[in-house]
Amino acid sequence: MPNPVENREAVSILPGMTRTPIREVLQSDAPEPEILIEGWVRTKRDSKAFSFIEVNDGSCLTNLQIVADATLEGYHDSVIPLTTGASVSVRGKVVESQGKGQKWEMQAITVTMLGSAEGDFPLQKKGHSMEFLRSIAHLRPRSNLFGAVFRVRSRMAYAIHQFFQDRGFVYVHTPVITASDCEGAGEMFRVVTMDGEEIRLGDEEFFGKPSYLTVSGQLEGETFACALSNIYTFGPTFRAENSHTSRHASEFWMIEPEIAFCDLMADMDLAEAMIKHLVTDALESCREDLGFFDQFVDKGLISRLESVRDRAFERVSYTEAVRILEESGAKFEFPVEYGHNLQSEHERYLTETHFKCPTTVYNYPKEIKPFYMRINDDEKTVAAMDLLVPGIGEIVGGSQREERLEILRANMKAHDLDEADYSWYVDLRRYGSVPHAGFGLGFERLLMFITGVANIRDVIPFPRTPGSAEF
RNA sequence: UCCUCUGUAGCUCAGCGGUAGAGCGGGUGGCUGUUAACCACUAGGUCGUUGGUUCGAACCCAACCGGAGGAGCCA
Repeated sequence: MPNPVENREAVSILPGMTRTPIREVLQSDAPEPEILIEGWVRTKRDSKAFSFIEVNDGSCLTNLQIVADATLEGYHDSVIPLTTGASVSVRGKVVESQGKGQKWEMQAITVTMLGSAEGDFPLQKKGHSMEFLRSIAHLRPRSNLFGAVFRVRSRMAYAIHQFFQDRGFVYVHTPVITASDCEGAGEMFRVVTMDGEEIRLGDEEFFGKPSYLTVSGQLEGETFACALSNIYTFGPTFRAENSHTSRHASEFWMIEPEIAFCDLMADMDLAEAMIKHLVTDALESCREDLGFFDQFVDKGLISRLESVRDRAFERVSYTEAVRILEESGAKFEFPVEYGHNLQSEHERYLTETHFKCPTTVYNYPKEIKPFYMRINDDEKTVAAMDLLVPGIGEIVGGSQREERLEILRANMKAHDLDEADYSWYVDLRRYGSVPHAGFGLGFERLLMFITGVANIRDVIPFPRTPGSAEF
């Protein structure tokens, strides 16, 4: 158990900083004579002789209860005006609590109000809708739910780097601005410069040709995999799709590993190992926050995550999946038909009803997949895979890439693509081509899966969706 | 882009053709250690916007704006 005083020393690497994070105060194993905590008031309860002030500094979910005697110097100036949302600096002793509900509390020696909160401070102790909290995206991280979500988001970003770095993957920063109008991954945002109110186009174009915000770093990632063997990207991605659902955002983060000397089976192995690693890490590192989600957001979350951690994932070919759906006897709004994409309801049936666990579907008909996916020996299907999880649907999409020059050229032609636009991509097949594979993981969808939060807008700090780019 | 639902106090909501309400939050006072504390008093509203129907509209109708859910597409 960390000792708060020792941890205070550790934090003091920053000049003049002597604040102890509340997370460490609450982990104390003995009373402490005097430390400093700082944070924001969540609620205050007054009685005649003293006040209870609940303070949160974002270091953990739980508040620290401060007991402030009415005899404290400056009580009327510093404690009485504290309302929910005000910021405080408190020096005091960490003592065992006389009340129920917490082991430790702080007996205040001095309380300083740093900033008051006006009476219309919108965050209260209860009863907010998610829609309202979205409208105050600048204040919602001060709520229990969003504090927890963004601590988990940070930890999962770390765990992703850890997973790949531990396996010798090289982190590649693929460009955000791209001039290749590629692969039909979705509608793109155009990047332009302005001359006053005039948009510069044609010969005036900044890059000499049309440019866009990236929809995927995959093609650039392949070039680096064909040099450094195992690489991954992790960065923002943009889609100008006019889609109004709880699972789509215009700006989101994507993780895209690309592995040389790799086939589809190993690609699926990697995707499943990554999901297991992230779930395992969340269960170990974010236990308190997950407990909050399990209680208030998605009952049964933790046991579901534990089963994802402990059970093998299912794996079926597209052909088998279609047969399972046809033989299920379940009623679907859209009929199951070989050669068509699986509908959301079909994916949900497979992962939630039939297998009841994460399920990877592979070898899709070539007609419904993009040009770069490797044609299988049956010449009907491509080496593609989608990892489906209960509650979310597709969380990972990947494939083995077509490494054979002539077949890639034929695929491009079949997809009405001009080879001249992809000369650098084709070059990878002309000079030392190797089998390689990769996948894309939507970071926000992963976070929805791990936190149980139902709307993508609530796992990204400042969501961008059609018609909405506030803050 | 299509379909459905929705907009009343700082927040959560009730009111559904006849004087705008409650709880929480704010303020004031009280209270023997509270835990979404409790008790009393109090301030707080262009009922999303515009137009229409009506003696009279928060309520009925239309358009527009905002929000949500689903579909398609995807991550």
